[in-house]
Amino acid sequence: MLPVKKTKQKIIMQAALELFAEQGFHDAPMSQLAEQAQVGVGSVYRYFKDKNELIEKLYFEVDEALQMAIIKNVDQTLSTRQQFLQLITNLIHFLRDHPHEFKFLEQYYHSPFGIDKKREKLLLENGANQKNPFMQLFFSDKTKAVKTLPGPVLHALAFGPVLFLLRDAMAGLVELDDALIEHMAKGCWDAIRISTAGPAQ
Amino acid sequence: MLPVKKTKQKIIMQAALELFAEQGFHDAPMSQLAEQAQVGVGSVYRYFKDKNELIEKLYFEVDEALQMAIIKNVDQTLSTRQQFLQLITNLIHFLRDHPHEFKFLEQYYHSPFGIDKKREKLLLENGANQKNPFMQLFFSDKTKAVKTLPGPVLHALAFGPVLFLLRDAMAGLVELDDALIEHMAKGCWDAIRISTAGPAQ
Amino acid sequence: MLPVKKTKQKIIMQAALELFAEQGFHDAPMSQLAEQAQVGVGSVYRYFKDKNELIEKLYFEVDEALQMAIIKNVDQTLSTRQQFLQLITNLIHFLRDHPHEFKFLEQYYHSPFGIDKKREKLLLENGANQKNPFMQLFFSDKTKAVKTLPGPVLHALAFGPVLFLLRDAMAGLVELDDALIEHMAKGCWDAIRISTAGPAQ
Amino acid sequence: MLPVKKTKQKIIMQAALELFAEQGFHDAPMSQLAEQAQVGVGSVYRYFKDKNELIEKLYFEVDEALQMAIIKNVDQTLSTRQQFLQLITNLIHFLRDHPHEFKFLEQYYHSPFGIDKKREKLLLENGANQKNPFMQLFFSDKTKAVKTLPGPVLHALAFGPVLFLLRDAMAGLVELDDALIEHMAKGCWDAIRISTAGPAQ
DNA sequence: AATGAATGAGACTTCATTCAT
DNA sequence: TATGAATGAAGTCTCATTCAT
Repeated sequence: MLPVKKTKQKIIMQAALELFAEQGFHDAPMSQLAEQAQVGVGSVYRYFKDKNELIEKLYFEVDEALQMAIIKNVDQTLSTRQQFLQLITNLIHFLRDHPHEFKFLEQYYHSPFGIDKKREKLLLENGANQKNPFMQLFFSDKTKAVKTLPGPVLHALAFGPVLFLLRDAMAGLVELDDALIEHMAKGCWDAIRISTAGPAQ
Repeated sequence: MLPVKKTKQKIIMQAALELFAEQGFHDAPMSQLAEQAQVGVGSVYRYFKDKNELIEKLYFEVDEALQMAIIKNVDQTLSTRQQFLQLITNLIHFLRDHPHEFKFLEQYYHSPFGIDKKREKLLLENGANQKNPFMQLFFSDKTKAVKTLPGPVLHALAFGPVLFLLRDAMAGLVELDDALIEHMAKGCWDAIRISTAGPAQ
Repeated sequence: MLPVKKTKQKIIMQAALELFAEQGFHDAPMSQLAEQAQVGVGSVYRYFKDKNELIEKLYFEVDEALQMAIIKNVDQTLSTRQQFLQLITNLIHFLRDHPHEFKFLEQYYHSPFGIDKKREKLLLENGANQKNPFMQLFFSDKTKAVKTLPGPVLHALAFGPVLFLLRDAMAGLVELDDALIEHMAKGCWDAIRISTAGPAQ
Repeated sequence: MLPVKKTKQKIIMQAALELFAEQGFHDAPMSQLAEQAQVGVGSVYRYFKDKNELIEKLYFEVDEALQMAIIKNVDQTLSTRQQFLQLITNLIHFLRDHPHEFKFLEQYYHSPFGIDKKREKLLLENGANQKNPFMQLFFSDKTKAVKTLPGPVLHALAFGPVLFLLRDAMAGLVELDDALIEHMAKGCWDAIRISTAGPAQ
């Protein structure tokens, strides 16, 4: 019985993810959502207090999946650079291969929800027990390979380009093949690593 | 007479900019917009066919202002690096000092409008007469200081971090002082410039 | 269960019929319609896509009822004249006794809808399997009692006076008693029948 | 000065006639009316208290023109039949050649205005000084060629078919050539004249 | 627990009318 | 006198949410 309920909730969340990604929060009526989930409208409200809660729970789940994907196969014995490249590559792979999740997150972070959630997360990340694997990596970088900059700046330099490029990829403007992904990852690394000596310009 | 009319349209656009930035397109009813502009609802429709047209015209204006701001004080006799740093700094300054414009643009690019507009712009940017000053700089870089990568990738590496950081700044998570801005600019440059020889790590 | 649903749609259509007849399409707001039907505004839109569809479906239903009423008790073994008189009498009776239907139809045929619908019907009527009982009668008139004239002309001579008089009756300008109805029917017949010899003038 | 004003008023009425005929009262905004008349919106309100008054005055004018046209060239020394045929023919000619006037009148008579106006006219027509030329003819018919029926019935038999056929003609369903017009006129006469003896069927 | 018909607040938009210039 | 920018009441329609079955 329990697994059945969970299943139904999952079905709704899956339908919501797709619909929100494709049409946006505002253009995805609960009725259509229910229809897509093959469920009565009322049933949605049995599992989620209202539309907002559905979005929040969806965010929580998607974010969790993303976090898991990012740290996959990261060998902590490798160099900071190697680990970073792996993290970025994981990130790109996951979002490229999960466009619904990507679009959902993009929307989420640009909605009123997003602001609060972001502040919440950032505060956590500035504390000791960071959840963000990138921040963990930066803070544990004993080799001093990474620039000494405020967390948000490093975060921006590492994440920003990826999200930006993915948007173009989703719009069909770029083909995200392995070569390109490698270039991106290395570019991001260049942005945060301490430059070697030599003609800086 | 003429300036009066222009003023009224401008008043509406200004109110719209603020309201859209603060509440989002969907949560900014035309009635509230009119109220904020101290204007009758019907008057908005004298100047704009509908809500969409208002948004489009607003985008056009904001984008224009942004473009102007980016290229301000860029000395084309300077090195590619110097020019790049100036462009990035201009970009950050403008958006930091014009949060409404920033939030509006962010929203716009994540709306159905945005997709089309983005594709449109990108296509232009791949053509000969580029409008994007960054792309112009990259393409005219005779000193070979910049990596040879597809336009969208360079674009992402240069722009992405900035937008990402600005979001945090808007949320009050970082203070964007001059030092930080300089770090960001240099980080972006590091991401796209050709690395000097030496230990890659 | 089924009859309950049907009932509700019927209730709305009935309210619409009355309201449209009394106030006209344009002066019958959906809100008032809902109120008269003792139904929420939104409910109307569950059964009808929009106001137009409501009007169209209403037309379909009313027209059907009218067609049924016209051919009632018409004995096809009787003379063309007898059948014609019966048809006309039926027509007058039905419209006199259903003023809402009459006013609705009048309006409908004078609206943008009406034009199309009329052309549509006329085209059908010119074809083989006529739906209009009057046209059927004229075409099957083997006794050559009816003038040889284009369909629309016969139609006009038969129908026109009836509608015209009914308008006066609705406005309270005439009392449509049986004697009057008989006179009308005979008058219409005189208009279309082949005159007997004699001093034509 | 006076003629100038009158001219401008006439211009407005002409534009109104065309617009109302083509788009209907409800779909003819005052702004568009002013535009078509090449006049400021405010100017319309100088000559007409409001939209209703404009419609009323227009009706008055159009009706007057129609009355004039109907009685044109009617020789009172001719037989009742001849006069009748002339009246009907005049009526058809005028309305066929003035589609705007026809459509305007049709609309007018089916609007809330129409009801009142009609009652008003009918009352007059039942009185001594009849304005309707058809009624005058019927009442002055000393030859007893016309059936003895209530005014409205005769009216309906004479007018009804004409209006009905004209609607079809306007919709492009019939070509109103002279032969057809003659048939119509004779048909109408047959409807109201006292039938000659002979096998009534 | 599941359903979906019913609801009505609220969004967008139109347009008759006014009034300052 | 003529104008047309400005207004806001009112109309159509959507959709999140409820609740009886």
